[in-house]
Amino acid sequence: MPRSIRTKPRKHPKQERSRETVEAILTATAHILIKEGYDTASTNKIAERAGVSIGSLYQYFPSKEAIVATLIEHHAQKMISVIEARLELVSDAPLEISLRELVKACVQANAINPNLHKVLIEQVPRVGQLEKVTEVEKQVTALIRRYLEEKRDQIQPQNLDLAAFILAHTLEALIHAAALGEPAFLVNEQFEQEVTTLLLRYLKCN
Amino acid sequence: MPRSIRTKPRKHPKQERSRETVEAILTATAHILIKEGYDTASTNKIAERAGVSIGSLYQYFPSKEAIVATLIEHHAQKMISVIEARLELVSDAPLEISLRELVKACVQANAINPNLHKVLIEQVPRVGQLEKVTEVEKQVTALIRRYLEEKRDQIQPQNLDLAAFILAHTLEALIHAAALGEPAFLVNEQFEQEVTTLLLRYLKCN
Amino acid sequence: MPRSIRTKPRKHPKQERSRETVEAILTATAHILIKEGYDTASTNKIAERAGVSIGSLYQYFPSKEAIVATLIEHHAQKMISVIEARLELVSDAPLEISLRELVKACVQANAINPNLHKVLIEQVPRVGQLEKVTEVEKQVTALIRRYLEEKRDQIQPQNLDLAAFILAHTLEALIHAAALGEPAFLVNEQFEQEVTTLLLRYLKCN
Amino acid sequence: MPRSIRTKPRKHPKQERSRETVEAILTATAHILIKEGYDTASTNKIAERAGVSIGSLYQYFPSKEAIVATLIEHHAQKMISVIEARLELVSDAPLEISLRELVKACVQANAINPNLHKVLIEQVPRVGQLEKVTEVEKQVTALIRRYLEEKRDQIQPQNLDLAAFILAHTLEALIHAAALGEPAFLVNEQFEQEVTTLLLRYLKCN
DNA sequence: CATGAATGAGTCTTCATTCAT
DNA sequence: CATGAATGAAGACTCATTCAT
Repeated sequence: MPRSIRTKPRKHPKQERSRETVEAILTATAHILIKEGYDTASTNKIAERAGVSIGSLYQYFPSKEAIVATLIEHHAQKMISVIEARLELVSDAPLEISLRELVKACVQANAINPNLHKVLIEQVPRVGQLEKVTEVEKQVTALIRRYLEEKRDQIQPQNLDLAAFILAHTLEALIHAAALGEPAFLVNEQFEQEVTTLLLRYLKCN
Repeated sequence: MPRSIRTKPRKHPKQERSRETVEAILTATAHILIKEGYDTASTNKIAERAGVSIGSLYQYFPSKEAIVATLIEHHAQKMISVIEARLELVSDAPLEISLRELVKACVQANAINPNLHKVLIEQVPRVGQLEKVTEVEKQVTALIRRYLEEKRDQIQPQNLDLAAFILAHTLEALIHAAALGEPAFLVNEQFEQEVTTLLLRYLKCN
Repeated sequence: MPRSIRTKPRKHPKQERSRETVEAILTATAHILIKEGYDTASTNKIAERAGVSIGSLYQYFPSKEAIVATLIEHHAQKMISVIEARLELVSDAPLEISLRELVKACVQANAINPNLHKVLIEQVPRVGQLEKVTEVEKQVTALIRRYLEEKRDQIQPQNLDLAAFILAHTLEALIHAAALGEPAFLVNEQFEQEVTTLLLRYLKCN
Repeated sequence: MPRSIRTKPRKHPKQERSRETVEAILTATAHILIKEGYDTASTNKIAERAGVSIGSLYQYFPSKEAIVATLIEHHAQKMISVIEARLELVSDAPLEISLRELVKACVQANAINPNLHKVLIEQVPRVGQLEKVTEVEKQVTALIRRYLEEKRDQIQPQNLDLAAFILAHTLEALIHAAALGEPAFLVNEQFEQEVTTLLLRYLKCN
């Protein structure tokens, strides 16, 4: 029974003070999410930690989900920026190089705030507007698709949609699984190497 | 603040009647999970749909989490059986063949009850005993690792742990992402083909 | 809203087996009452510990309160017996001697099962038929009144009802308060001495 | 298995409105306790009678026990004040006079809200923080001990701890038992007289 | 008589949200 | 705009008791 809940921030703070309030709420939310998990993160707790009255909180966000949604967006944007920037930097480099850089960028993106990322992925219920989490992947997929287009003549797969899909999700899955289950992998040269190899062979094997 | 909650079934039904009760509870839970999601699946709702009193529910399960945990175990067992059986069948076949079969088996395992699988993966918070969701992947990884051992001399990667990790999670991620975002892929020969190619090249390229 | 609840044992067990069952239930109840307190002592727990099915328990006792009431009666009877027997023994002795013995007997009565006694006094809600607890005091008062009658010409107070009331409750209160708050008093000669003095002076002071 | 339950009031009301709420809750609790007893006094019933939402109740008290504990404290404070004030008044009077006044003060203290007192003493299980009930007696004992110190040279018992213990508990027990079983005693000059005599003789005989 | 499965009213408690001040 | 008191639906869970087998 997917309740339809307003999840867009209620208003764009125009004054300095407001922006601080919103910031405080988001920071507090992230903190509590990480420390206590999604379920026990109540709006009252968030308001308290943010040093804001519960009334004010609802002045800026129409619901708990709206706060979390905003948080997700912010976090996602940071991750995407990292990947996008790196991809731009190496767009002219040969496939081997740029692909390796892409892998590295993804690992780094995951490292921005792994704890928050984990909670966002594992605990936030992906119903209603909160399926925003999945949106990151869509954006990453788009980024990669654009990258593949540029390299079109150096790679074998012709169905770029499919190839981008495979690259994006493979990257995401392996890095995320490593972050959760085998954190050692992430500081391990071999892991990045192996993932690069996996993707490189897929793209260009004779 | 991970609450520790009893999740082991409370009582072993001794009479036929009670076995039916337990079954009804699990079926009802699956149904509600699929229809309404994890969060709104309350024990009262489950009991009602199961045609069982809330008291009976708590006679057999000490908590909501315990029910879901049992459900996860059952579902996981089914999925693993499918993969395991298939892997046994094709263990003697050459890499190309058996790998393709593995991919197919995984797709089929995902098709056992895709809706339930989706909820279990996406909505059930992976805290406490509910992180059992992750355990499937561990078991699948182990299965694949054993398979790779047998093929050791036909494949290139030497670190079998890492290779199994990569295979398992790549498979899981791509199939799952496809099931969610691009269901067309799953009835699409090309998708299975492409995934097989991805993994095959990784394993044996020169 | 004092519910009226049946508290008399449902039937007098005539066969040996039945008597054992009843005994087991009472023993289990006492044990659980002591270990876990009144509130968490459920009939199911009692039945389980007694090695008896919950159905059988209700064959012999119509309610939880009935079990506790029986337990209280048994316990009270034991306490009264101790006091009664001692009083009989020393009925011919002079006031000084017999009074001291009375005090000692009361202390000993309290020592029969202090833990059970404590729970019975402190936790069992004295509503409904359960005000049985108070009945002990009434019986003790009667006992003491009879004793005072025999000593009528050696004592000063003329209102024997009042005097018996005072003796009985003073004894009960001091011993009980000591048992709870100052257990050291109970193994302390001085305490018994002082209580005896208190009552003796009251009874015979010039 | 003494559960540890928060019993300190949750939040200090800052506005006038909330002070009224807290007051209403306490009044309602006292009323229900008296009318229906401890066991059936549920938080929902209390909130309803207080004309307050259950949510508000939990805003100020973390549990049923906390409400009752607060009630006990308030009631105890009132009783103690009465006794303390009287004792101060008569501290210079001779033993005979002041002791009689002490007895009277105790009777009066018991008359503040005898029904509430009865419930508090008889039905509230003395576990957890609820053993505050006993604390009154400790405070009264301390009061009496201080009184005895002042009279030290007029009395015979040397162990003032023991003597205070005996006085306090004898008083409490007799008054309480009278209130319960023989209410006539309390309006009866003879009763107060007899109790005074009992204690006076104990303190100063020869 | 014994068994134990089933019952469900009732308990405590939380938390997103509103609204008077 | 800020505050925080108030709300109450809803959830998890217990336990005395009944009754079919």
